[in-house]
Amino acid sequence: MVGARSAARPVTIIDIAREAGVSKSTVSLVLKMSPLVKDETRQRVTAAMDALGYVYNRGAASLRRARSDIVGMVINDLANPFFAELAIGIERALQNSGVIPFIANTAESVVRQAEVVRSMREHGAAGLILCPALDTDAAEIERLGSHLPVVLAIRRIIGARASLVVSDNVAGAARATEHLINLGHRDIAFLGGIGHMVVFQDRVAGFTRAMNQAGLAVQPSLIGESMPTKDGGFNAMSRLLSVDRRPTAVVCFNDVVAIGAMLAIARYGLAAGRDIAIVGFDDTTEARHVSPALTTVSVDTGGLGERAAQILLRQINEGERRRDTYTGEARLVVRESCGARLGRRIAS
Amino acid sequence: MVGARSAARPVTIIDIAREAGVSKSTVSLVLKMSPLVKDETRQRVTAAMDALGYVYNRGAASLRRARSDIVGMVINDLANPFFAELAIGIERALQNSGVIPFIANTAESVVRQAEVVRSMREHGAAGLILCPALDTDAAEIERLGSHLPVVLAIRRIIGARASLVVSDNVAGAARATEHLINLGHRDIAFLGGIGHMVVFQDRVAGFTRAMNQAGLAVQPSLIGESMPTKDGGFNAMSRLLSVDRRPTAVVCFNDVVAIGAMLAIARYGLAAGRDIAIVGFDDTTEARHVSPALTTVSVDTGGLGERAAQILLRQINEGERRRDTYTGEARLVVRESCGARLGRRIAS
DNA sequence: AGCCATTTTTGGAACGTTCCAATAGAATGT
DNA sequence: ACATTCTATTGGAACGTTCCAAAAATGGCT
Repeated sequence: MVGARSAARPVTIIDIAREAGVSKSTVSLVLKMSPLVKDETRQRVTAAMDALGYVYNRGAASLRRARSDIVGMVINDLANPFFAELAIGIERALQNSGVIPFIANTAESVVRQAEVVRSMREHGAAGLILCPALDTDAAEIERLGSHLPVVLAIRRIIGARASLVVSDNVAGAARATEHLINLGHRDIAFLGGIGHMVVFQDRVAGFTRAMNQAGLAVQPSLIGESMPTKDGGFNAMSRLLSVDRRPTAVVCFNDVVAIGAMLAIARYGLAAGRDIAIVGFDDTTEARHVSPALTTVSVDTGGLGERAAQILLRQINEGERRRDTYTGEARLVVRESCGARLGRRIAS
Repeated sequence: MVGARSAARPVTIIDIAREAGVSKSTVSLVLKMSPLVKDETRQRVTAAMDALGYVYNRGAASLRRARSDIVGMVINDLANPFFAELAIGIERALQNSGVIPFIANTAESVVRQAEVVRSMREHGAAGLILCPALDTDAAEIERLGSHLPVVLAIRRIIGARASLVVSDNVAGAARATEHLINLGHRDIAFLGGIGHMVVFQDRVAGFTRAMNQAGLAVQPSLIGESMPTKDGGFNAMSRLLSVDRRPTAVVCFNDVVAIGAMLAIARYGLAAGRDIAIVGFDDTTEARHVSPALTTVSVDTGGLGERAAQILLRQINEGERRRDTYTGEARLVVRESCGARLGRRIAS
């Protein structure tokens, strides 16, 4: 009696019809809440459903209706808390929309990405939210977009015409840089990220803009690329510290790079926020918990995810062909790592 | 020409058959890599597929075959990095199994949990990995398990017969406690978690066992419940500090509680690891980054996820009715927050 | 009672695949 | 030339639903 799992032919709409003494069409109408069926009939039908333990077969339904209620969520690096928060935001926004998300982690592999995208199409996904892996080909996105609604999130892809949800990287980086300049810093470095990432280019552009507006030059030696990971930040910062005239402040590509950099600073016997100012980017939950607490640029990660989900849903439901772009505001969150809270100037 | 999305009837197996000059049955055989078809035919068919841009309809296939390649992943709190890591482990293990996971976050709501489980059944999920929400009813799990394979992860549910993947909470807590005892502590508290959580009970049991084995009594006043969150840890620790004879060491329910507790300690003008020893549980990535670095019990979170996925797959593929239980080892990771690294004894 | 309008119900075809039993074609042995 | 064994291929039914056009039931009005 425990686990009648294997045997039992599943209960179908036809079984319900027989039990309730109506036709399968009527049952179908009840299922879709049609106002056409008489109340008494509806009750008989729902009673039969409970009695037999009916479970709706959405697969069969979407086969017939030629559209499904599945969407795909393709994330380049789920282990990164920033993208995890994004995924949660997406999931939350999808929650009451009658749509259910597939999830896949591509781990920055375009090969894997192609695989999962294919799999999602095979499963009939009605749309896709995609945080593209590094070096994703614009043409591929273009082609994908001609088959189903696609919303690109976080990472813009130059040349790909698709809806887009990103944070305002240029303004955010500029704001962070201005803050450091206002604190008196003149020798400011930009640390982390790799050159062909569009996000990197945008953030460097914001950094450069702020520096130039303050009449400060940006020496190429003060822009240090690295993998956008904690180790990357650690190594890049270590390099930076060994140079004779080291910067007094550092704008980091993102929070994990910043955290790596702070580790390097500590290892060097210095204190972030006292001897050298650090700001991050993204405001992941870690930024708050690290010590000293990280000054960073908040991009409302969850909100971006929700926005991406909304745009996707609209495109699915209204068959919109239009290309939406949402740029989330980037707000500076001042904590301790920039030294502002110490009330004293690091800058010499 | 951009986006022939709306119009185009999708390409089916029948279109391919016509194009390649064979029957749909033959195309189907090619699709399932049957050795029955002649090589030359196979090539003609695959060529036709490329030419027409065919995409396999798995929905239709699973309707006919009466089994699907979808599994559900139901997580009680995705915003908690511990469960996020678990989810990633599951995803990773599923990656090359030809199965694709739905994901849902229940946010500890049994109502929401019932909804998503239902939705997953409606989508024909072949199995479920479930991190049950608080207060999940054993009978419900039991019933669910009679319909499809279910693997419970992290949280045991008393009275529910289902496969289970958990960490060794009793041994882990005991090990952490023993470590503190060996450092000379005698007044040790257990902090955080709520009484009716099985995980809480197990960890308290381990704590108690270690204390008793060392001939130490466990005063009820030294077991402080709280929500298993950072705020919960903060508040509970604050209460504990205001008592006249405060403990010299604290075993925390998990890492986020421990981090909250450390915040409270700092707020009190004391230093974790110097004035009071703290150990956490779970070894989330945050534990490493917090300062002082958190001594904690590592449970190989990703590994637990992978194990859960493996067990589920086996049950799906081999139709196993058997109830597997995997208990992951709990290893103590000594960092700084317990004071051991300072080489000096806190205990009076 | 008969007619019309309205409300409710219905049978069959269709969605894209797989399965099965049956067939056709090729190769072998006599 | 014919039966026999393989090897390849095939048409039709089936999976559980929705859609459509049409039929049946109901109610109101003469």
